[in-house]
Amino acid sequence: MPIERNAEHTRARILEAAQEEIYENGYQGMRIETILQKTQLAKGALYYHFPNKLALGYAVVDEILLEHVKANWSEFSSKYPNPLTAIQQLFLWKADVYKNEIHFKGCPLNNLNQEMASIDKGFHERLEKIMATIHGSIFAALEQGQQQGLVRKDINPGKIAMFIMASYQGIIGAAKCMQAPQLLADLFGTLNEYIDTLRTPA
Amino acid sequence: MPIERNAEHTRARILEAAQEEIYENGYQGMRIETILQKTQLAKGALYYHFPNKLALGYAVVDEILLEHVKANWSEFSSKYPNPLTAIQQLFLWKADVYKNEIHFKGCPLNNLNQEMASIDKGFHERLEKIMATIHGSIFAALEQGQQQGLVRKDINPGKIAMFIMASYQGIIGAAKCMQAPQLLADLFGTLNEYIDTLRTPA
DNA sequence: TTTTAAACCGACCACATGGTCGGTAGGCAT
DNA sequence: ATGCCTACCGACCATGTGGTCGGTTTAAAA
Repeated sequence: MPIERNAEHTRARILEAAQEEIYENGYQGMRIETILQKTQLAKGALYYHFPNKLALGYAVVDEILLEHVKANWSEFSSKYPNPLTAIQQLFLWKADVYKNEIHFKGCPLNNLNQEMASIDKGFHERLEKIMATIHGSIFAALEQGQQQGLVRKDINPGKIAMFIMASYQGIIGAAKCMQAPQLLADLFGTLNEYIDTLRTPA
Repeated sequence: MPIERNAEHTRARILEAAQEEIYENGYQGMRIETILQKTQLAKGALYYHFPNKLALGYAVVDEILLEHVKANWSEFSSKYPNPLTAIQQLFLWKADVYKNEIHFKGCPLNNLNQEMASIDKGFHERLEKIMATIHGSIFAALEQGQQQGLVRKDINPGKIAMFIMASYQGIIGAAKCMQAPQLLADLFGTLNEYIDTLRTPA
C-alpha cells in the first residue's frame, strides 16, 4: 500500500507531526529527525515544503493553533446565546476533556507563548495576533452582553476580558505544573463563580 | 587584578549566570558556552562544580528560585498583618517593578514551570515543591485570616489559594506574551478586586 | 509514448554543543 | 622548602542537529 503522493496531504502531515512535537517538547525541543520518523518521510520532503525549522514553527502557529482557537470559540459562542454562559461552558468543557489525561501537557498555545514570546520576535508577533483574537472575542461577547442587559454595565469589558484570558492561561498552567488536571474542575469553578458576579443582578 | 580563587564564590557566580541564561532563553536554550563567557571561567571549572547541565539546572531551582520566593513572601507577610492585604500589596509591587521593563521576560519560576514541568521529572518535582510552598503560604494566610475574622468563612481556603496562585501566573504570563508589562497594573487591579470580595463584609 | 516539472529521496556536510581528561597553579599543613 | 589537595584550565572528542544537493520517482501534459 504505497503512501499517496499528494503535496497538500504531505504538508499537512508534517504540520501535524510538528505540532505534536512542539506540544510535547516545546519548539526548542522539537527535532526534525523525529518529525521525519513520525511521518515516514525523508528530509528532502520536509525541506521541499518548508525552507527551515523556524518557518515550520511559524506555520504551525498560523495554520494549526490559530484555526483551532477559532473553531473552538465559534462552536461555543454559537451554541450558547448568553456570552457569559458560553465562556463558562467552554471552561467546563476543557476541564472535562483534560480530566483523565495521564500526562497533562497544558494548552498548546499557552505553552508556545511562554516559551517563545520573549525569545523570538516572529513567534511573538504571530502568537500575539492569536491572543488579540481571543481577547477580541471575549471583549465583543462582554460588550454585546452589556447591550443585551445580561452583563453589568459598570465593568470595563477590555480589562475584564484580559483578566479572564489571563486567568484561563494561569489555570491551565498551574494544572500542568502540578501535573494534576483534576484541579481544573475546581479552578474553573472558582473562575466561573467570579464570572457570575459580572452578570446583571436579578 | 587576579580573580579570587574561591570555590563558593565561583559556584555562586556560575549559578547566577545560569539563572540569567535560563531566564532569557529557557533551560533548553541555555548554553554552557555562554555561561563560561559570562563568568570568564573555563569548562573545567564549571564541570568541577556541577556534574552536568541538568544538575546545574536543578541547582538553579533549588538554590536560587526557591530562596527568592521564600524571601519575597516572608517580606510582605511580615510587613502587612492582614493576609489579604499582604497578597494584594505583593501583586501591586510586582506590577510596579516590571512596569517599565523594556523586554519583559515574565516570572522566572513560571517560565521554567511551563517549559520543563511536563518534560523532565526532576524539574517537575522540584518546581512542584516550590508551588506547594507558595500554595501553602497563601492557604495558611487565608486560614489565619478566617480565624481572625478578616476573611469570609464560607470560602474554601485550599481552592481559593490555588486560584489566586494560578491567576497570578496567568497574569504574568499574559503580560509577557503581549510584551506589555503596563497591563500588569490593570490585571492585578482586577485580581485584587476579586480578593476584596473575600473579606468579611463590614 | 515522450517530456517535463513537481514531489520526494537520502547521503553528506558544517558546526554547535555537552562532556572528558590530562595537566597546572594556588594555598595550606608539615 | 616540600608535599599535596583543591580549584581551575583548555584542548579534544563524540554526537546530535539543521540544512544542502544531486539524483530519482510519479503523474500529468504534450
